[in-house]
Amino acid sequence: MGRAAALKPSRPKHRHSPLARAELPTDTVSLARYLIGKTVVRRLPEGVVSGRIVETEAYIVGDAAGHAYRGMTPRNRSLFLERGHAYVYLAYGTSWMLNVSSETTGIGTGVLIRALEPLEGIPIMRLNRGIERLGDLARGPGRLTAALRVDRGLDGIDLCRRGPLWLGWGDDEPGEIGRSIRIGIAREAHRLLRFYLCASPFVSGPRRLNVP
DNA sequence: GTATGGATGTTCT
DNA sequence: GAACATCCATACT
Repeated sequence: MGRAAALKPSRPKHRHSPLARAELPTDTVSLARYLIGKTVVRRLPEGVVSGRIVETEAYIVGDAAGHAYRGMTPRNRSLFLERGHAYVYLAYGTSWMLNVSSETTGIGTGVLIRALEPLEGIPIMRLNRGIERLGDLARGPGRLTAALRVDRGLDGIDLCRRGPLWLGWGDDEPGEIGRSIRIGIAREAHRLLRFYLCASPFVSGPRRLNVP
């Protein structure tokens, strides 16, 4: 059994193992694709809540729709961190948005997490959201942060190590990934920088935005 | 199923 | 004031 065991690939990677920063693509668009199928893990006093990422958007260098377009401000400074850190901000005064910083220190780019498929802690998510329907718990960027109780207090944390919030391994081949324009933005509206798991019912947004 | 409008806080003109 | 990487309730087809 010795030889067979030695040849067995080590399997430390499951959804609670933090993603290794060294393995994250350095390019923002590649990272947005890469994160589809991975997990977001949230540790709460009541227990662990997690979900599989099924939808992302990339905000790239020189992107007029990106928050860093006009340079660093107190709000967006986490976007300029090394890839794999959290940028959390409030949209429309009502909803927190969770982003993963991308590229290298000093470059203000990132990936918005737009939807999750609930995996663990579903009763906790239901309490956090105040609704029952599984399909609506984390389908949308503001909904997923409510389900995971993510807010400004987590802005700037390292998502590549265990803590209150981190990114975990998931499926390396999650299924066919579709691409479309981004949702809810006016500038740079033509760019195909939204990515989603085609087969997932947990993807947000009008389907007519989808392109083959 | 799609469309519309209000609530809400922060940032920038 | 205006804009905003949204959500929800409500109205309608």
